[in-house]
Amino acid sequence: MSIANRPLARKLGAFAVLSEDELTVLEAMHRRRRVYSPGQDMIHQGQERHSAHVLASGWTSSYKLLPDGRRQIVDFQVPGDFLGLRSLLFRTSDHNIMPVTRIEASEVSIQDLLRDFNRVPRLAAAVLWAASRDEAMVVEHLVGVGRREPRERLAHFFLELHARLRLVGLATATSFDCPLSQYHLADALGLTAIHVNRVLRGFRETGLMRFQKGKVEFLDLAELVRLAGFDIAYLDQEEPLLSAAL
Amino acid sequence: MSIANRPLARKLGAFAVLSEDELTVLEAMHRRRRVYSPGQDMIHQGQERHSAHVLASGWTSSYKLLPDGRRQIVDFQVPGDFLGLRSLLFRTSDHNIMPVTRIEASEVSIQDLLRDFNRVPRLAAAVLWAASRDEAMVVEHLVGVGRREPRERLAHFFLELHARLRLVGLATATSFDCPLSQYHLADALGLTAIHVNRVLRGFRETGLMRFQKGKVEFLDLAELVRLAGFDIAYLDQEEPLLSAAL
DNA sequence: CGTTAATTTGAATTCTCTCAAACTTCGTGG
DNA sequence: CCACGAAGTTTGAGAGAATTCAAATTAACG
Repeated sequence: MSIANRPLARKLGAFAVLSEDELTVLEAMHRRRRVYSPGQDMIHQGQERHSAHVLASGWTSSYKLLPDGRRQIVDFQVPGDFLGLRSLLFRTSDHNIMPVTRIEASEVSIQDLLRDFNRVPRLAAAVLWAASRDEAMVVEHLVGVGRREPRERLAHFFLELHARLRLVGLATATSFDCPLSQYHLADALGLTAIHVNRVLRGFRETGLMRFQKGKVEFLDLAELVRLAGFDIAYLDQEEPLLSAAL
Repeated sequence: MSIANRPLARKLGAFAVLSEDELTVLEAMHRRRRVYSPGQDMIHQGQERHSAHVLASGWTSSYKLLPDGRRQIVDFQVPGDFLGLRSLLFRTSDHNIMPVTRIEASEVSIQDLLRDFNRVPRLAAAVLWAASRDEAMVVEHLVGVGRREPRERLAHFFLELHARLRLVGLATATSFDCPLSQYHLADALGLTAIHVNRVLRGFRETGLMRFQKGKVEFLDLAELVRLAGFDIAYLDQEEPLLSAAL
């Protein structure tokens, strides 16, 4: 894969046009690549020594568990996303990360990151931007769970995923592959899988969208955006903020 | 107020013991202090030029609005907290910030911050730690709204506030002043104010805790912690209950 | 004081969950 | 290649929790 087409480079490209040097450093971040399998935590709550990763392919989920087993999925990560970046400064990780599919990811230590930041300072801003964007997504997620109806919530969820995947070249204008189960959706959106199923059936029957066999298809994108009240601004991914000159 | 006793210094002190130099820089952050009144936004969604602030006294809320007026409060800020730190790298602010009480806050520009980081590098780590902690609170908030029952949710909410206020010396072992209305609680916790009222009545009647006339009193802290499943680890602040000075 | 904001209570409704079970898909091993 | 089991999806019925609507009471503030 050519450097500039890697999901991470594409994503950070939405913040700033990247130079050859910067692209090279990003490429180097993928050096220590490893494969992880679905179902086994890469990082778990309370873990003391934890590092961050860059996700090269596949999907992961970050989540927290309550003592009685209830689960809240905080976010899903798609190619180009960082894993565990936020809690890098914490003594212990405060959440779990588990692959949803088979994934390829590369470990990035805080030392690596700081060294890279020194070499190409603009990269620091880009990575912090990505971290800010991650938090903005958690905030919007909170808004959905707290104040959106289940139908709006599902619609908004799929529209966000679509925008994120489009940015890294993994979606068409009206569809994308989605490896999540209805249990994933339920635990992400504060619903039961049964109710998720019913809402999805409603979407199918009213010709809004379809989610079947690992594929999301938008049938009436405009109406979906209206229903969800989806405003992409919080993803801050319109066009690069920083010109190459900065 | 002596420098080391300022809420901001106390809070960052939970991350690292601060030197005289570092305390002096923190003190300088409070130079451009201003007073803001409750009810009028300091920052609003979509605002283009926005800066961060340090809150010296009073409470604020950060929130998002849906097109039809529904409101989700993302977090409340108490003395020592930053306002709008997260979206500093964004083109436009993605949320609103409004004082809950009369407040004193000082503007901190990104330039100021970067200059200070150069002068005292450890401060950068401390501020990033504070930002990570803020995000951890949003995540825990999401867990509450998504997967905790209303009773657990309220209990957890008050326990978190208590821990945060204790850290900056604004709470006793079992109580603190709280200027929030039941509408605030409702919009923060994804409930209606009516239901919040009923849950609070239940707490009062069962001798768990009391929230009346701007004051929160814990009557059975142990049971409350158990009910909420409250584990302070996500705040990454050691031994909050041992901070003596009130 | 008088007015507005906030809290409190009641009754009815509605939405989502729980419980139960059938059906489908998919991977694995015989 | 089929049988089997596990995981995921789908449907139904009933229960319960939180909401909506309505209104009284209390507190806050100029």
